[in-house]
Amino acid sequence: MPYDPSAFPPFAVTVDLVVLTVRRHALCALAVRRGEPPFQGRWALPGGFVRPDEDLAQAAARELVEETGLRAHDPSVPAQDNGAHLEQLATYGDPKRDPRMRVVSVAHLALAPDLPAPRAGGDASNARWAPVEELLQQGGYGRDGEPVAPLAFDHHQILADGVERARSKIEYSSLATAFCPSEFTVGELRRVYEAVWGVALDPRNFHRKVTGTPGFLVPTGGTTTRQGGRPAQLFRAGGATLLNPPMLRPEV
Amino acid sequence: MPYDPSAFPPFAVTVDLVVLTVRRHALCALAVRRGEPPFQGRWALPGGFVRPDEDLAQAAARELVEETGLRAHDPSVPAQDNGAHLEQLATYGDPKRDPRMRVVSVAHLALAPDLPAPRAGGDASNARWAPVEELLQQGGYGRDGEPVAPLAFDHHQILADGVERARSKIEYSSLATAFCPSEFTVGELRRVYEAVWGVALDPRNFHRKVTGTPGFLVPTGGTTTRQGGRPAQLFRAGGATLLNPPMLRPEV
DNA sequence: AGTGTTTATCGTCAAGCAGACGACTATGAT
DNA sequence: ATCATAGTCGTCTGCTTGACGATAAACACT
Repeated sequence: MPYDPSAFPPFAVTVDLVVLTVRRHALCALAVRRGEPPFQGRWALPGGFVRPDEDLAQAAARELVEETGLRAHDPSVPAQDNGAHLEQLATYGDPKRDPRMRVVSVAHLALAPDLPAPRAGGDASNARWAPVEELLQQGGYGRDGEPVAPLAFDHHQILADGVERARSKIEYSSLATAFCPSEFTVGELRRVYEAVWGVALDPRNFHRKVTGTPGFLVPTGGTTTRQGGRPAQLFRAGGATLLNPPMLRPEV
Repeated sequence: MPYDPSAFPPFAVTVDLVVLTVRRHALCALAVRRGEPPFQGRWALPGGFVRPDEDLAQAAARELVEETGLRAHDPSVPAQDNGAHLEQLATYGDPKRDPRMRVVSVAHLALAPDLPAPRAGGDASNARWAPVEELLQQGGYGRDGEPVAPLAFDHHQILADGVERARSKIEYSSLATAFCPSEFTVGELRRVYEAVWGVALDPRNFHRKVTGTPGFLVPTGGTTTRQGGRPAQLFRAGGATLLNPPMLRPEV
């Protein structure tokens, strides 16, 4: 199979983003409304073309800023705060996934705390945080009784893959702290796990597990009562990124 | 940012393969010698362009057949035998990763039992199974004392990522059976773990673990003495793909 | 001030699993 | 017959988990 550099088939390459956050006890994803065909008016994941001089991670970080204002967390500066976690998810390249042309999309997964208001090129009505449960029930009905159209392109699959990645990765890593502000309580972290997994966890056992894992949480000394009840210690994420033994996701 | 279908930047899209097997107690990867510039004469991972009408997984499966003769295991036919396990690994798109043009490579990971002789378009001298330890020690010297040139392009990184994926995934899945023939003994499976992780495992505890996990191994009834010593029961992989609790990779 | 509610945190106990390791078994090689 | 090799079954100890009781410290009422 001789190599002919002038005869390679041309592709368009895009990045799509699964941006997840936890709001009001539910795992939510960022969705944007499409302004042009195909799938005009339908909800989709944010994304765009990779530029000619850009790395894939750079393109994902740029799209993240454009769509949310969130800066991506730079792994080379571990001590820093509120950047979003950003990692490559998977690549989707079915020849028919875009009806216009051959597009290969490198999907990325971003995890962010619940601070930012969505913005899509400044137009808030075309971007929203939607519970993933709602986005993933294709052809069903939303909480308002209105029928829910499925996401554009193959974004249903991409979102499902991103959610599954997040659900499994918080088991064995400190990734759940990416959903929290820079200082947080054990209870707030527990509510992240509960929202992402959709289960209830025992507060006492959870507390024992996370405070007993060396390097996972470091106390800041402060306390807060922002959740009500007895004041809780504030922590920030420790250096440990791998959780061993892992946090066990309950069965059933 | 208006959409202009005629103005997307063109990319070449390739698939590269990290094909792993276990030979003579060592984790080995398939390497092919490059016949043309750039990196002419250097070792590289097998790969090639994605065709215009081809899915990414199809392209990877086709390259796997072309380079090794191995058919990819079809997940829709779980009862079958000796196809190789094939999964997408990650995508690499640094603008400078190929000096000729902008190439985005979707790397795939394949795991195969130690049966096939390598072939690279029929030319065996241009393909070999090399211990990953040897391929990954850049700028060092091989077992024969000859200096080892690093792999072409960014294939060092791709191989390292693939090896790490395999090492972590056998912890919590039945993936290690992909390195075994369709019928195998507990000891053979243990030697796979030992080769992939580069550690020694206690045969008694390993035996207890794998035979005690429901659905992981199913006995075929037969026995073999091909490893010497007392005859060992033969098993085949059970339906369980997730190992819970996981097999623990020893520290240090 | 007292009472209830909420959340946080500490302890206890039993079951299960992992690591270390002894003992025995069944084959082939010498 | 003896040895070496590999496989298989048990035992013991320590750690982790899951279930859950009990206490602590705030706030919201009355």
